[in-house]
Amino acid sequence: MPARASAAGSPDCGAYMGRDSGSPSLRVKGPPVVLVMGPTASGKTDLALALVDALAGEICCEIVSVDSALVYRGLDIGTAKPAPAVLARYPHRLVDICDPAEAYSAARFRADALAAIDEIRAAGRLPLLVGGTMLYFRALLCGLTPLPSADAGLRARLEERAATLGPAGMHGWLAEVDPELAARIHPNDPQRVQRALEVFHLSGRPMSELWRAGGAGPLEPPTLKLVRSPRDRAVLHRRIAARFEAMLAAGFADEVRGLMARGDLSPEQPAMRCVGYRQLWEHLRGDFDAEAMRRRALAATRQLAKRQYTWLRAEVDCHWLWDDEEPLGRALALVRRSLAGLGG
RNA sequence: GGAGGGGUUCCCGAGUGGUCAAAGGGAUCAGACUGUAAAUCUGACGGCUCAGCCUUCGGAGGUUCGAAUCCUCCCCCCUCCA
Repeated sequence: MPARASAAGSPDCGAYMGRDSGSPSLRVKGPPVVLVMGPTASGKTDLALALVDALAGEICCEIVSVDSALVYRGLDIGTAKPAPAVLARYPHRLVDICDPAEAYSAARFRADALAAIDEIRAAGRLPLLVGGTMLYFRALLCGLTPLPSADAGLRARLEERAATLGPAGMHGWLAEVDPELAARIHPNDPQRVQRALEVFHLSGRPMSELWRAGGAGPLEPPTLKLVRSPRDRAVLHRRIAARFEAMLAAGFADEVRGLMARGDLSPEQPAMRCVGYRQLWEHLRGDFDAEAMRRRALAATRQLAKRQYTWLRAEVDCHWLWDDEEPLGRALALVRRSLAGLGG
């Protein structure tokens, strides 16, 4: 059902993959990189932990989280972060590495993940990249054009301009400095318009031009892409609802109260815009009742899963592990084949 | 029992004779995605043999060239009085 026929090579990196990665894709020695992807609440983590145990006699695995929410310290219940005991027994890289007042990013992730992968492979271990943040997977697999990173001060100034110019005005401004990019960013997409203007102001060049110049290339080691998912979306939706109730029962609201009480966080920050946190914040601040909070949080989670599927369906060479087809057994077989050198 | 108010497409909710398959919002589905990505945005959204046709606005009749909109009766819900 998913597998879109992949033409020669791996065209899924699309237009923005850097063309001059510097090194010809030599067959790199060492273990491959195993990616465990899937929508939220699909059981990715459970599968990964089971893989670690099942492979223990053959190779030591190390988990690298690919999740834009798990990076934040103090966001535990609502992110379904594995319990401390689990994290102790199965160490995860890139979990709890950022304060919620800061903003993590795709570029930081790429650098962090690359470093982790190198380390793990150098030790002769198998990197298991587990998560659902598809942009991060994309950035890792396809590379990122070198661009200036986010600048909070500049963003604040652009925000002010936007308040007077309006979305159309900002888009028009972008059209003046980078018509090519303005043509592909919708006028109603303030976030992308802002980023494009930010890049222009920081680098003095249109972002579209920088893209053309190319840059960091694709991931070198061979990869094995596993996707964990139920066959029926309704099943996932039920799981999402049950999990959210469990989160509330586990004190999710208190966790958010605690974050609000810090005083230095706001609902505009990336960490507080995470699914569930945002709705709970709004509810606790009095915007709507608990019933509405539940409804909105669940809808937001389902929509997140839907967007993840859009990415996953577009990803080539994935092995979909359905609930009813012995996901662990199939995953093990695929990993072993990959380790034997047939998977690269 | 009496007096009011109300029943609209999955939900909320506009619409008071034609320009109404019916505003708007939500949900859902599909898609986009280069340092905010659990973000941000776009499209579709009654059915079909789809430039047209068919079925919808609590139910049944009626008025009219023409009704979700007017009339009659009935059913159900809410508020107040008894």
